[in-house]
Parts: sequence; C-alpha cells; structure tokens
Amino acid sequence: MCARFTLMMPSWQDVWKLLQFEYREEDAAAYRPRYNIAPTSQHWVLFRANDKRMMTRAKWGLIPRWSKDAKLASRMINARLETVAEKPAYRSAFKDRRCIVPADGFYEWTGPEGDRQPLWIHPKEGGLLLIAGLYEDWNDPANGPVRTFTIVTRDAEEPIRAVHDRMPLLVRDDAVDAWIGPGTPDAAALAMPTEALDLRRVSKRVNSPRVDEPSLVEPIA
DNA sequence: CCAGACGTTGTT
DNA sequence: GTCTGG
DNA sequence: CCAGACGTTGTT
DNA sequence: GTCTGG
Repeated sequence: MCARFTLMMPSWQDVWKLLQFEYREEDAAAYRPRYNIAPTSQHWVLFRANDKRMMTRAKWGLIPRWSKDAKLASRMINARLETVAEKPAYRSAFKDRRCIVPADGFYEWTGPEGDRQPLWIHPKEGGLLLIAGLYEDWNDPANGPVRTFTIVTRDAEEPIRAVHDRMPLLVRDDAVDAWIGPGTPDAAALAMPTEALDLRRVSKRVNSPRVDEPSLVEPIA
C-alpha cells in the first residue's frame, strides 16, 4: 500500500475535533468518550470505548492472540480487505476488533526503478484521512500485554490507481461508527471518495526510513 | 496422526 | 545478490 | 516501499 | 486457535 503514513502526528484534540467532539479541559473528569485512543510511536489509533482494557500504547504489526512470539508482526502490517474475513490471522480481529488510524497522508512511489519519485497522498483540502484498521491484544511472554494493529488495504481507485494498484481503505468522516461499531461493516458504503485526494511530488529524502520530519511533505518543483 | 503455517507488497 | 529493519 | 547490512573475537 | 499439507 504505502510507506510511512504520517509525519505530522495529529494532536488527539485534533482527532477529537475531526470526529466532531469538542474537547474542553474542564470537562475532562466527566468526559465519557465514545472512543478510546492510544498512541503509537507516530499515530493515534481509535478503538471502541466499550473496550475494557485501557492500553497505553499500540504497535503497528498485528500479532494474533495465539502467536507464540512476535515474529509475525513485521509481516502483518497490511490486511487485504478481500480476504480479511477468512484469513486465520485476521478474521477474529475483523469480526470484533476494528479500529481507525487517523493520518494526514501516506506515501507511494512511482517511476522507473532506480529513479523512483515519492508522492505524498493527502486530502486536497487538508484534514485527516481515516484509515481502517484491525487490532489485537497479545500477551507477550517476555514483555507482557501489548496492543497491535494492522492497516486494511483494497484495490486502488483513481487517482491513486495511476501510480499503484493498492491503497488503504479510507473511511468517510461520518462512517467511523460504521467501521468500528458492532456488526459486519460494508466497506463499499463507508469508503471515502478518492477524487478528493491529491498526489504531491515530494523530496526523495523521504526514501530514508530514518528521516521523518514535517518538511518532507512540502511540494517540490 | 503431527508439523507448520497463519501475510502482503511494505514502518515506527 | 539477498536479506533484515524501519 | 527503501536503506543498509552482509561478521567475529580475528592476520600474510 | 485452526487449517493445510504430508
């Protein structure tokens, strides 16, 4: 699907605003959010608030409950929408543990091998993308409980299709509950229209996984 | 029966 | 060339 | 996807 | 945990 999602990690107040909740400090004590929110090293991830466990952090790379070790994590960063209901590693999470990963954009590469041009794909009008995800709570024999998640991918639509065949499943702002909530989500009905996306050429500095800072998404000539 | 996989095309 | 790590 | 390692306790 | 392959 893509490389690193985001550099400008939205503040959780921004995420709240996007979901049309007005967070006020003075209400914090009495606040009963509909969603739980957990930080990763660079994202926030939204979970249903009915989830009893309050996890402090989440890690990208889904580890099924039955895993004996964490080796699977690096291969479980994406889940294909087409098969997610059947795959042994994902179907349980797809049924009961869906989440949303807000991001300001994601990367894709295009062009000839050896001279690949990175693109930053983001909403034309700004704001956040809501990426559909799945999560699991896994008990690491070595380090205790950890919440892990993965990103759901689908066939690309224009304009992304011009550069790549896959893309993340992007959820409409008003369909967060439809994805996170109970029941079987209808991906086609909750997908965000992609014509509102812009593909922006950005610096090849983004190629280095070690470089990550806001200037990476600035347009280049 | 047991052993081995369990996943996608891509991070952090 | 091929594998691993991010 | 891309970047970076690729190896051991050491010599002709 | 559950399925597939041998």
